[in-house]
Amino acid sequence: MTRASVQEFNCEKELTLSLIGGKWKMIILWHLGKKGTKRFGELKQMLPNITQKVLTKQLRELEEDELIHREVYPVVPPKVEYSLTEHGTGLIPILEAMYEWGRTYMDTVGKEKDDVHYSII
Amino acid sequence: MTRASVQEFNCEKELTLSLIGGKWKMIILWHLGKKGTKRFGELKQMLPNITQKVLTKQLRELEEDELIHREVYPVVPPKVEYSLTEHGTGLIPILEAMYEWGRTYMDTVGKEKDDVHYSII
DNA sequence: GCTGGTAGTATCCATGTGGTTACTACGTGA
DNA sequence: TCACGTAGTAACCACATGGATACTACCAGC
Repeated sequence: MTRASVQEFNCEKELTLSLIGGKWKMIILWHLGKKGTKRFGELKQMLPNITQKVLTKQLRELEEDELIHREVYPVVPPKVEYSLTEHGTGLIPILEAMYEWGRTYMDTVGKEKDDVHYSII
Repeated sequence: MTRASVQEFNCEKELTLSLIGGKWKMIILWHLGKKGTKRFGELKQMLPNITQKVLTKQLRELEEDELIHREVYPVVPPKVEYSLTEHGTGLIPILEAMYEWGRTYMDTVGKEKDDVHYSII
């Protein structure tokens, strides 16, 4: 059962949000979109503070929702590659728009309110 | 303190997500964007299953993040109107893109997997 | 037969978010 | 003087998500 299954939404955009809303999902999609196919270990290095369990879970959910493809090579030690599906690729423009909006927002709101500090790590 | 303040993000798009990620925030922004200024009670009617406390909280956070404007009229009984700010207005195209992507996604994934049922209420 | 390297599971725990229900303030009009 | 209507607060609770830590499988090569 997908997380999204048998769920109710007020609108289609909430379905979209539910698919990318996991803590690490947008960055994972972003990296796979910008840099292409990556192995599990490579993704883990790109997301320095993520634990294996959490990365595995995010990837499994993205796979179940058909946003990424998981390719397992039957070798030892294990080798697993992740890449975007067509659905996943279609999300990249939205992530780019969110990136641009966030930049503009930080540049204005972040500077006029001195008690607000956003940090990109 | 804004929820977003003193928070760390991997990327600007996570800041964006953090501002619209509340359970009801996208629909609130959507309604205000499509139908213009609304009173508290009108919004409550548009979001049938939301409680007053939660609606108040979502609105306060949107206001603190400068996505909506709150106009209080000093009358009895109280009258409070909500409308989009410029930042809020800038989000509407992103919400529209998410809506379109969600529609396409439902039409394909939702139909090929018969164990997945999305319902828009 | 021991170690190394990858991609995981298993168990347990902390936290935030949203939800439920009840209560408040205030002036108007009967 | 009492109820009405709007826009809230207050106190408390439930659950999903993510995090910390430890364990596993598998074969190659020494």
